[in-house]
Amino acid sequence: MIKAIDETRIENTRSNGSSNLEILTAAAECFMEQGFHATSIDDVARRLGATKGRIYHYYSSKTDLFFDVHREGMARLFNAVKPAMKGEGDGVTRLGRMLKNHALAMMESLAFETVVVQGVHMHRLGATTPAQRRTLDELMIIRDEFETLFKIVAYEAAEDGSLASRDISITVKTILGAINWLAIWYRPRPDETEVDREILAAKIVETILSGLRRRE
Amino acid sequence: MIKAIDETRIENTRSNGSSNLEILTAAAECFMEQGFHATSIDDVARRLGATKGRIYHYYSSKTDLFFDVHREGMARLFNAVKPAMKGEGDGVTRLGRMLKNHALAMMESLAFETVVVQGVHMHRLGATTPAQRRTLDELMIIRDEFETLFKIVAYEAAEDGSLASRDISITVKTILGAINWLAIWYRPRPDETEVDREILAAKIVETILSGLRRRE
DNA sequence: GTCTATATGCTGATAGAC
DNA sequence: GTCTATCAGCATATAGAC
Repeated sequence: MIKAIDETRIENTRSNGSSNLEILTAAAECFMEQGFHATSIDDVARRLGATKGRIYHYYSSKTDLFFDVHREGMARLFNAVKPAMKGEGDGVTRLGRMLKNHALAMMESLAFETVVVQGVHMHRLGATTPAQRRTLDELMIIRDEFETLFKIVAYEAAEDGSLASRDISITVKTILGAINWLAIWYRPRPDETEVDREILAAKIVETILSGLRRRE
Repeated sequence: MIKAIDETRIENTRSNGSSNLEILTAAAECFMEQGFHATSIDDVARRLGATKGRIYHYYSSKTDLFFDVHREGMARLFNAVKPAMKGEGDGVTRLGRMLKNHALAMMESLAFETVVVQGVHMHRLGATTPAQRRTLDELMIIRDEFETLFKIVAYEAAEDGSLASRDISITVKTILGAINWLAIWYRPRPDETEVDREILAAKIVETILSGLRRRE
């Protein structure tokens, strides 16, 4: 089921045959720095060293461009987290791997994932046309599927006895919040390495898995 | 020090002698539902059952209005969290009380606190005039002071041995993220009571303090 | 496939009546 | 203190040249 959705994404993202990753990346960076509404198409074009004619050739509206950035961001999260669901360890151990990969993806694709966070926020907003509203609903379904990945493993963790909590839904929302908040405060340092990010991700996951209170 | 900042806020918020809580609340709700840029002054006026003449009589720009909503939101967080710093219990116990009050304030003043989250996000954005940039910087200092409240108690918890983690800064950012994420997903149900919110807050705090992994 | 030029509409902000 | 009327600027989107 998840796989089917993932394939749908790729279809949508690349419906014209070319990926336009250059445009998507420039747009993601603008949206990250200024937000959706404050970003003009001219801003994105300027970042590309082009004019808006190029952008409107591929995307029929700014909203559609935003949605495609969102789709790409979700795709990267799925690609990071899904492989960590299976494998060795009890449920909580696997949850920890998923969270770590989620955190690393947030850092490595910060611009795209910041847009995803904005998109979730935008959910309640009045998306203009019915077609756009439909697309936004579809993106939120994908978002829910992502949350479901964590719920599935959390249920497995509850069954194998490794999970302390009983309220899976609230627990998952809480821990995803801790990770997603990276989009607000994390900014890479100039000299930052992959190892630095691994250490940061490990610390965050350790805090989530073990809690604040020291165990005797 | 914190107290001084709090008083500064009250001065700024009520510099004209009247509190204008009606305008602030209407603005907060619009900003929550549509975001800062997508909200027009006419939207806020419409929600008030008035026209924008009324708003511009008190606020010289939309940005100033946003900042005052942000200030009010921060003030409510301080008022909720500061009393919980002192009192009985070890450091982690007091941290738990602070987090619970924080979560309750998020739910009870959802519109204002959603604006605070937006403001933090907006920090990197290009605020237009130098005066506005100065105000935004000032708001971020208040935000940092808020985070510092948690760091102070976290240090105390490290010293009394109740805190497991050693990296205070990352730990605090992680747990505040878990709480702040409420602004994204929490929406009150029609029949919701104070008790419901207490239960939700308690569950979230329990997850943060004890962690996911069951203790033997 | 990308550019220039332009139409069109919206919104922040102001001026002045009441 | 609030309203009506209005201006000025900006940003989305389109049309058509190259």
